[in-house]
Amino acid sequence: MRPMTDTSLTSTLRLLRAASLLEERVSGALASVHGLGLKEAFLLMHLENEPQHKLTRVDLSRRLHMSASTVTRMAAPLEKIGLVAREADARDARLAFVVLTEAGKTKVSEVRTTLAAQAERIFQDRWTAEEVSSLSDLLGRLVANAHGELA
Amino acid sequence: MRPMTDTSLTSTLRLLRAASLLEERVSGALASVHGLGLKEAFLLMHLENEPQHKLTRVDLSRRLHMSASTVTRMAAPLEKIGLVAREADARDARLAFVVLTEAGKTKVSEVRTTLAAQAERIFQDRWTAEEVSSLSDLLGRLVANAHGELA
DNA sequence: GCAAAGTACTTGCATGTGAAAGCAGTTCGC
DNA sequence: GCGAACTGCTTTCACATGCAAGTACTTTGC
Repeated sequence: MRPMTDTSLTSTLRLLRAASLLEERVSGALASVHGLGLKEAFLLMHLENEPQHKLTRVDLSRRLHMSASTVTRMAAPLEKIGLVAREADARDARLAFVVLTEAGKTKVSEVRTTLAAQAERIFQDRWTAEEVSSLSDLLGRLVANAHGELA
Repeated sequence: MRPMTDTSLTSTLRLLRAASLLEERVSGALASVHGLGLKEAFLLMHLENEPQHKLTRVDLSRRLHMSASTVTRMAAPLEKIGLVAREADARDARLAFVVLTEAGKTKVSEVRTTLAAQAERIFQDRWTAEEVSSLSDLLGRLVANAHGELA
């Protein structure tokens, strides 16, 4: 039997490669259909997951695993096209919430449909439901320690 | 039972997230131990996989899934520190091979050890050999269509 | 209550990247 | 052979991103 180390390395390398492939496919579909990048879509989806559909920039940066400055700069165009709005906090004047607009809610729902369709296309050939489910479970264990995730 | 679409979407999102986590861990170890980025390491490993330990920049860009200009710029510092060298082709003056030096061969072997150790650390807790093997197989099917991969 | 420390956000700077253009050399069609 | 098309590489430009510094505000410690 192969040593566990070899299998671990192979899994890691394949995982990184698989992620590139999926990101390319999903990102392409998202850009052509909605004119959005994958990261912008994630930002909107995280907002949608909140009860009030809003988050501060710092909270967003933690959930999206990127710097606060990147969130500031990503939110600007989204605000420009009306998918999110800026909202101040009455108690703490430092906070500048990013809040999902009605147009944003509509958009995120469409985006989710596109994402789901692309995901299904990836697995539709040569995969049984059990295999996809098994992959999902195994990946779930890899990301188990992380919090505030979308899936 | 959940619809296949939901499971596919969950798998895709988890895969993307898992890749970020792994990349962060592996990349950090690589940088601190060897002063190399993950992409530089991949470049060296692809060279090592070739019979003559050399590739043209265009071939490298295809294997690394990045633009030719990025390969040109990535190779320069590696040449500076002596891990790779530039070699012309006698028959075709357009070709500028990137060839692994002896120092590069030593380095890539050390890098592989670090990568394997990190990969093992990721799975060592709460994973059986069968589970890792199963994950590896499933991921293998996802990347099956791609050619010239490291794993 | 006021200064010091901490927090949220923004901005300037440096770096990494892809697309497109430019250059040098090779192959193809005739 | 010779021009046109093609190929490999580099450079320029635009853009995305993290870090560090700057600004405004709040909380803490005394």
